[in-house]
Amino acid sequence: MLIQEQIAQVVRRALALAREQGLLPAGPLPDVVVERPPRPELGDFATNLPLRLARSLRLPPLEVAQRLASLLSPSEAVERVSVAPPGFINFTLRADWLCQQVDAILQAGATWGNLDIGRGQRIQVEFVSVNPTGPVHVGHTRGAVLGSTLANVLGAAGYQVVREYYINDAGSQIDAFARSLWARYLQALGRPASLPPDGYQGQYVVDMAQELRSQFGESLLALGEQEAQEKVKAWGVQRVLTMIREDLQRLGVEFDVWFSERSLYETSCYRKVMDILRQGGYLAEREGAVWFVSTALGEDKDNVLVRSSGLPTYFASDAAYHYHKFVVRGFDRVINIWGADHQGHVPRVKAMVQALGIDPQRLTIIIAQMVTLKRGGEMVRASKRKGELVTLRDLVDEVGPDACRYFFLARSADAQMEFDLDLAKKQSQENPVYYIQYAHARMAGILRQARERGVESDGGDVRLLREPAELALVRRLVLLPEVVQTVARTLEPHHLPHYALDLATAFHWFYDNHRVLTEDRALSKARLKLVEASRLVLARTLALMGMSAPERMEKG
RNA sequence: GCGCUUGUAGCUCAGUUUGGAUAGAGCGCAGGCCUGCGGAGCCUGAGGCCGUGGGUUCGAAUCCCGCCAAGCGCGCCA
Repeated sequence: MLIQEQIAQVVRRALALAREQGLLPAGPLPDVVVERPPRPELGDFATNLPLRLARSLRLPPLEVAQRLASLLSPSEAVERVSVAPPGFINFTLRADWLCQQVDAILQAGATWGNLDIGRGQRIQVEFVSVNPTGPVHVGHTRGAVLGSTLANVLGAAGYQVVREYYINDAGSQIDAFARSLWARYLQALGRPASLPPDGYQGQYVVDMAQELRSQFGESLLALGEQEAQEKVKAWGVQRVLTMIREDLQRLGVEFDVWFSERSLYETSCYRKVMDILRQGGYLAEREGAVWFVSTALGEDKDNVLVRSSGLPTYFASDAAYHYHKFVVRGFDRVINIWGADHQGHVPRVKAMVQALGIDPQRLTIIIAQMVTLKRGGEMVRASKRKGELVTLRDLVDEVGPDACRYFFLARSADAQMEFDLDLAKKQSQENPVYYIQYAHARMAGILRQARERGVESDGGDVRLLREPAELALVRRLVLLPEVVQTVARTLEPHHLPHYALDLATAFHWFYDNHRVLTEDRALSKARLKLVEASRLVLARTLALMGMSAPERMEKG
């Protein structure tokens, strides 16, 4: 249990006791919120419970605080309980307790920060899911970083996580792509052909057609047109998926499951879902199409599931897919990460899930807002039409995977962001990525030195850590589980980079004020423990963000 | 027009879920710290009508309503 939860319990008990003893009148029990005071002098934790109680008890908040505080005594962890206007109770942690956390961290090792708030629940994070018709571009990259980080953190928080990529291999976009590839293939063979009007204009299609030619020569021409196009389609999808998989790997993004949309039709899933909807009275036929009557669930308008041509829409696939997630595979919770351009789709899918008899609360859809690129102080304009979007590969080639991940993570998903390529590339103090990684390299450097000098932390007495800079660092280390909890609850990973920056700051400050390896053998051992623990925690934080923790920095 | 998201220091952003203490951080700027584990570091300082106008409240960056500005969406595309 996190320390602030222990404090919250103690406060709850004190309130109950105060009421028993007639110190405070009976009344409702509000949520006890334990937070951090705005300034460190005030202590490590605070509760505003007296302020919240004051009105219903008809007592001045400060009076409530004093009466409650009189029942709160120092403990193993808490050194001081104090009351502050207008009605806060503040708690200061004991230095001994803090120091002992260093040993606790060393013992926990790479599991420090793990929690069990997921209680083994099965959770699926579906992200990226770019159509297999072209490369992953910057907008998708944000979702990739977000999703993979969220999956890491949820795993640390005690969920069983499945990372999934949904392959849209059934829709009309795939057909348009296949026709484009076919046209480029013909052109590669010197035959007259032109790109269809809805075709894909990117250079990568031309390149792939060249590959197709060197692999198959003219042999595809011998097949019937139908057969040849099917073959080209299947080949093209696989080729694009391979490219996407490789690109994502360079960013440190991997998936457990690559789920095919087509499979929903090959199995009976799609049929089953349509039956459920029909039985629930959610289907209507109008104008030759089959509609999902989402207006019955408070939606603005109904949505087409099966076109008048008889072909199902992507929305029908989505219905079957979500049924598969929740019912066939039985995930307790599902998180979808989509781009801002899918915003309008959210209420529809929520309504659909509800219509399928699934509690929509179990589905969370995170919308990642748009990304624009800036270089040399100017926006990088991209034309989708001409296939001139900046791709994930371009971005990673230019700024590297760590900077790429950090910058995407640092901004909350809700807000549009500007990705400053020049800043991300800069190897200087302007770039927080280097500030943080440099802290890790410094830690590693000290540990290296210690090994060379034969100094070991074994038997080090952490109670020797008493300096403000030492304790400030410990306070940061102890914070990681709380950060994991926050991210797992809010699904907002942008807290991680901020924490990493704070941790690095605390370490740099400690480093600047105190030397670790000195003639004082006992103190050296104690500080070495602190450095070991710091390295462990920073490395874990970076790992959760999918970033590397360098042992040394290249001199720039 | 309607819906979703955003607007906080010169710049990039936290803080808004659960209303509470003097609104925070990084960069940039001004000044200071280099004989020791890597100075890609450390310290000090200046810098804010929290988009705007109302409202609720003992108390609002945070909740409610209006307005302004930016992005995205509102197809038998995905």
